[in-house]
Amino acid sequence: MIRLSKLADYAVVMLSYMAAREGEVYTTARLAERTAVPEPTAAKVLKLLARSALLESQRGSNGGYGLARPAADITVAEIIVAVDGPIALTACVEGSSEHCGVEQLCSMRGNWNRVNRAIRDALEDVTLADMAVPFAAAPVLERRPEQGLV
Amino acid sequence: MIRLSKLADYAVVMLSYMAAREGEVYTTARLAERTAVPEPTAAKVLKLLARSALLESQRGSNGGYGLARPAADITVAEIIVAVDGPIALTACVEGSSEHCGVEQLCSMRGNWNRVNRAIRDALEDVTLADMAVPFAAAPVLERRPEQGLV
DNA sequence: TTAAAGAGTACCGATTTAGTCCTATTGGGA
DNA sequence: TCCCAATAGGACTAAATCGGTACTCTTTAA
Repeated sequence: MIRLSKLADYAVVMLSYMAAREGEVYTTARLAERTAVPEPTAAKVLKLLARSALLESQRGSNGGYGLARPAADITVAEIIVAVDGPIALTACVEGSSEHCGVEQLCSMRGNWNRVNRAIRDALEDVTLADMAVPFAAAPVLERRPEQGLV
Repeated sequence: MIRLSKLADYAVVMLSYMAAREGEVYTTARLAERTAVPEPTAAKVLKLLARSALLESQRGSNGGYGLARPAADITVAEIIVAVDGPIALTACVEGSSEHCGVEQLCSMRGNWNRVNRAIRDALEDVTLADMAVPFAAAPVLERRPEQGLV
């Protein structure tokens, strides 16, 4: 019902992998191999994360990427924003000043902000540390595999 | 950061319009005109909503669509699911039985369920009646237009 | 019986997204 | 000081998705 981009998924997977041993530096090649993400794509994602200051990069030989902050301080919301960018929910909310012709509708659409906020809050409540927890150890949420919705 | 499809947006807009006078029957043409949604697309959306039992349809002349339930009983989550379908957040969660090669990652990805649930809960908390409230009358959430994120 | 309405389906076209490649820059070590 | 390993950045291509359109069938009231 709501789609998360693959790149964002990759980002979370790779960051979770890095969260296992904070402070360590990982090269793109190593991360790509361990997370089964195609290397060029992994490189792209890592660059985005570094640009958003979620990762610290070290160039040159023996270089690589490391978490810029403790995993518990990095939220899923941040990761998604870093990769997918701040995409608005509807055109009317996109900060564009143009009205959509039907004034009344424009104002109605403002109510999306309430939905936006609810979702953002939800995503900000989940940290990278939460995601890195092996599934078995995570609090049991009911397992309905066919569900998979958001 | 998370994109809602245009069709889902249209759906909410049209349903909100209909919520203004429950019990009334609206033709596709009229709804399309009043909500500034292209008519063929409006027809498509309305069919989807009818199929999901959010709308009741009346065929034949003098026919049209009407809300199947009170606006307060229809959640935004239902509307989005009706239009966009239950799209999974990641491939691993899609109910597919195939593993992604890296076992440990698969289990990690299970933690997405927590995120999924949080978002679904958020969307289920907002009803069509909430969305139909003119913006001015809605409880004031801070107005940061540049935000527009989800 | 006819016209007005929705139901269903199949199909394009355009946009977006994922993925690839190339070049520049940086830094460590021999 | 030179070379190699590694990231930075951007341009480009391919593919998947989504928005939109068209056509035919069914229903129903006048």
